[in-house]
Amino acid sequence: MAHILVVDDEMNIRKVVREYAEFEGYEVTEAENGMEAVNLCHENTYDLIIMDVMMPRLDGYSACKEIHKTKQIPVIMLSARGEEYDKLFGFEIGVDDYVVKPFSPKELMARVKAVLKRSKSDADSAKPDRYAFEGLEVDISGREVYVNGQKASMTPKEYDLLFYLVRNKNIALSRDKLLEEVWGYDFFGDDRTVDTHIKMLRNSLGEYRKFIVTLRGMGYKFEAN
Amino acid sequence: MAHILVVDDEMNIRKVVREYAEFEGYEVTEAENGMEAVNLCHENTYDLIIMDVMMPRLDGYSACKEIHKTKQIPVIMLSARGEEYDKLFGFEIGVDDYVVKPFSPKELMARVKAVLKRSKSDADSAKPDRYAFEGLEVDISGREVYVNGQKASMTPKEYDLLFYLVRNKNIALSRDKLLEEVWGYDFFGDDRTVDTHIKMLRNSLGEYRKFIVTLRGMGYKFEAN
DNA sequence: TAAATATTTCACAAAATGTTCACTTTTGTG
DNA sequence: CACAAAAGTGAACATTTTGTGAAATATTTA
Repeated sequence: MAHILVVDDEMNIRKVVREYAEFEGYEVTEAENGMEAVNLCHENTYDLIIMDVMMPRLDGYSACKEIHKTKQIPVIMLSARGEEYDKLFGFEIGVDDYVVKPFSPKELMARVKAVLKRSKSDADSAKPDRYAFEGLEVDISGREVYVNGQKASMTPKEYDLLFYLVRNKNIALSRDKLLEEVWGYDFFGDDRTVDTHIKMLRNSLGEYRKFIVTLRGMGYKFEAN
Repeated sequence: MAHILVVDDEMNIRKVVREYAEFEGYEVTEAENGMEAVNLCHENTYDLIIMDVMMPRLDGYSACKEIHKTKQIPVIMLSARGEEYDKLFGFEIGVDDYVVKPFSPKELMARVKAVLKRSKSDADSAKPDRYAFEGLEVDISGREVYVNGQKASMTPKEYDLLFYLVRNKNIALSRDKLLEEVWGYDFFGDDRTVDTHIKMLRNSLGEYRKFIVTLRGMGYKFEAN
């Protein structure tokens, strides 16, 4: 059954959620703050995260953003009444649903069920995590790239960009799309920034730069089987 | 922009929702009860339905079920506090989200935005994006065209023009329509520019130029199955 | 806090593409 | 068949786009 990560600084909340979730047959892991959640997510995989917005150390939004850089895990946010502005904001960060505190555990479980159902149907089209194109190996969750067997050292953006390109290989991607997906919806800079990173990425890939194709007037594409 | 159907027997609710939705740039249609909503949906297409649970004539759940028999339109339900059982039920009927009355219009709009975003990305992945006409293959998402198995290299405008023609195959398209859709509403040049690009596109397509038909006095058409 | 890394912006040249225009060819019509 | 209007075409010229090195900022690390 599904494995849920519950992140809240209040122990009572965690306890209530755990109780109901376990009753429904889910496996539960707890974390006390955003930082802890991020670390747990680096090492483990969860099917869903239920996370409070307000927490010490690292708040829910920032944690969500951070986690989504490497893993595509659905998130349900818990927030206190009156945080409406944050709400409007949150849906764009990749929060799948909201539940307002104080919440009814039954309602929360209904939403958990709904979100898991959605993400399951997404996951059916799940993508592999490791790719090899001739002498270029790309290990997404391990965040490593090998060029002819030798580990390539790249900057964070180069990794993110390459991984996004590879996950969407053979699909034409505009600069705007790349900015939105790799840099985030909140990047307001120049779209030529993409070009510069493509340049650096190409250098890092050496002979395998050939996989990154320029689509004039449009953007770029990772072209390979 | 998206077209929303608001279904509620209370005129005041409809009014408030309409006001906020129109402010956000959505087009709004109203219905007073489930029966009316079902009839409207048979004749028109909406991008989203916001519907009350409790209504005379035909309640929200039944209406939702009925509509989903023929169309896959996302639904946000409005319900009064304390209808938890119904909630649990609703997610299984195909309700995409719930908002409890009395609701904050801002919150409702945030959910509208989120639901539309989800349904849009569903729709995008469902759309066929690859076409084959005899020896002519057109891969829109990959931005590639093959003529007898060999990749054709074309200019950006040629791709855009071909993709638009193919997506609207068997439909007569005037030069003005093409200019507006392919060049953009802000192009103020000569109509005959289209001719030149059609010429180049035909050359790129080789023997499959035959699919691009001239409609004298009118424009062009991509004619194929 | 300084040093080291990363990221973003910028400017410029080279290359590719887009637009217009004049001329030719085709088509429809009386 | 002659005519006029519409469409096809090649080439000149204008514009846009991209790759790139380097400078300016920002961020992370020691």
